[in-house]
Amino acid sequence: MKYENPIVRKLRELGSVSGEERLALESAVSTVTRIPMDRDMVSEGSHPNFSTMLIEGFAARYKHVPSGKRQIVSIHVPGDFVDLHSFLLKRMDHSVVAFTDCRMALVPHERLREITDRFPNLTRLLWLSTLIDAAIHREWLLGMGRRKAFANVAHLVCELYLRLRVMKLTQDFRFDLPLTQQELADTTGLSIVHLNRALQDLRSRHLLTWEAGVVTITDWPGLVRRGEFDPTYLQLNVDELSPA
Amino acid sequence: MKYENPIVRKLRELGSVSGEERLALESAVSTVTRIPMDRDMVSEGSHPNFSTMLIEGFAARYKHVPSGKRQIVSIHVPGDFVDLHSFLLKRMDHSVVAFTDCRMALVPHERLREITDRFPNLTRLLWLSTLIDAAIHREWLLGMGRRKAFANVAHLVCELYLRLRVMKLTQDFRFDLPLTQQELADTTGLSIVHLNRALQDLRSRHLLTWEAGVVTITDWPGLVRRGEFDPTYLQLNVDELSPA
DNA sequence: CGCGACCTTGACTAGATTCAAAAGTGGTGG
DNA sequence: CCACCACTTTTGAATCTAGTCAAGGTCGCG
Repeated sequence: MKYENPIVRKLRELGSVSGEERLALESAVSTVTRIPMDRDMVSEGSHPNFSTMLIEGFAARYKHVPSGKRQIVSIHVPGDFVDLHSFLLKRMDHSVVAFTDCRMALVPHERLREITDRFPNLTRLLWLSTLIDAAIHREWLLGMGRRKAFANVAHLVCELYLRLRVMKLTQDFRFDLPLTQQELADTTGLSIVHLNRALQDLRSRHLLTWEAGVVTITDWPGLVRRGEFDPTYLQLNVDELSPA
Repeated sequence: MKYENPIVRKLRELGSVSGEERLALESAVSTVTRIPMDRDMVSEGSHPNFSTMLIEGFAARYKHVPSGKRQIVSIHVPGDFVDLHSFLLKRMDHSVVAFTDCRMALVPHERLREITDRFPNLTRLLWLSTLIDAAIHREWLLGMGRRKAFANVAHLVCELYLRLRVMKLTQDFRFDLPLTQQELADTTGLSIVHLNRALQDLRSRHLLTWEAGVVTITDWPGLVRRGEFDPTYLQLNVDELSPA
C-alpha cells in the first residue's frame, strides 16, 4: 500500500474525507520530529501553539499529586493525536511524556484554525477523535473505581491490543508493549508490587505472556472475560473486531 | 438581568458569540422538557438523535460493571451539556440518570449539524465544552488512582462548589447538593461505608457541613488543602475564582 | 404508627500499599 | 570477555486502607 499521511489515515478511520480535505490535511503538518525516550514533549501549564500526532513509538499523558505520585491518564500509540485538545484548551492541565523514542508530526494551531474554519466535516472528525479519548477516560474511571486490580490490568491489555491492531501493529495476538511495570502501575493506579502480582495472576492463568516488552495473548476469550472487556467504547468498526 | 438562553449563556462563558450565531443557537432548541428523579434520560447502547442541556436539577452519567456495581463518570449541574458527545459518537457508551427532577433543553442533532456546517466558531466552542468534560475525567482519574478517599471527596466538593458558583447557584459558601451518600460513593469509587467515614473526617475537621442536601463549606482553604485542589483543569476565568 | 429510604456504627475481612531485599537484565568500559 | 552498574522485576512480611456484613438510628411521609 502506498504511503498515506498518518493524519489522513486516522481521520479516514473515523469518517469520509474528500480530496480537497485530504490536501488541506496533508499541508497542515509542518514538521516531523523526534523525541527521545523519557522526555516530556508537553508540560503541564504550558500553552503550546501546535498539536502532535504520534507516528512511531509510545507516549502517555500524566498528572501528579502533591506527594509526587504519578497517574497516567492516557496511553498513546502510533496514529493517535496526543494533544489535539491543546488547540482549544488555554493551558495544558497535564504533561505528555515519551515512553520510547518517538517520531511525531507537528500541526500548528494556526493550520487547525484554518481547517476548522473551512472544513466542517474535518472539524467534526477531529472533534470525534477527542471524544473517543474521553470515552477511554470514562472506561478507565470505571476500571479504577469498580474493578479489581487483575481485571483492570487485563482490561488495559485488551484495549491496547485492539488499538494497536487497528494500526496493524500486531501479529496474531502478539505485540510490542515497551512499558515498565512502574508505568503500568501508574496507569492502573496501583503500586508496582500489586501490579506485579496482578500480572502474575494473568500469567498463571495462561491468559498472556509478557517478556522483554513483547505481549502475547495466549487466551483472548479468557482475557476478555477476566478483564470484563467490552470494546464498544473504542468506536471501532465491527470488521476490525473479528479475530486477527 | 433579562432571560438568556442557557446554551448561549454557556458558550458565551467559553468564548465570544456573534449576533447571528446567537440566533442560530436560540433556534436550535426544539423542546424544553422535564425528567423525574431517578429516571434514565439516556441509555447505554442507544443512539439518540438529540443532545441535552441541563437547565435545572442534577444529573449524572454512569456505567456498570458486570457484578452490578455502578461507577458515575460525570456529574452535571445546570448549564452543562450532558450528552453533547452523542452528536458524533455512534452509540452511547454509558447512561445518563436524573439525580433530581430535571428540566432540560433538547437540541436535535440535525440542528447541531447545521450549526457545525455554518458556524466554525460555534463548533469550536461546542467542541471546547466537551474538552472540559474530558479534563474533568482526567482529574477524577488522578483522584481515584492516587488520592486517598478523604482527599478525593474533598476535591469533589471543591469542584462542584466552583462549577455551581459559575452558574450563580451558591450563596457564599453554601449550595444545594441533593445527592445521597450512595451516589457520592459511586462517584468516588468507594463503598458507601467508607465514603461516610471520609465525610466524617471532613466534618470533624470543620471543613464543611452537609445536612439535608445542603453543603456549607466552613473552611475553604482547609478544604482545598485537604483535597489537593487546583482548579486549573476547569478552565474557569480567574475573576470567577476570587472568593465569592 | 409503621414503613422505607438513608445515614451511621462496629467488627471482621479482603485488597492494596509499604518497606526491604534479592534476583534478573542489559549495557558499558576496561 | 567479564565486572560492574543501573534499572527492573520479583518475593516476603507487616501494615494500612477500603470493603463487607450486619445492626441500629433517624427522618419524612402515607
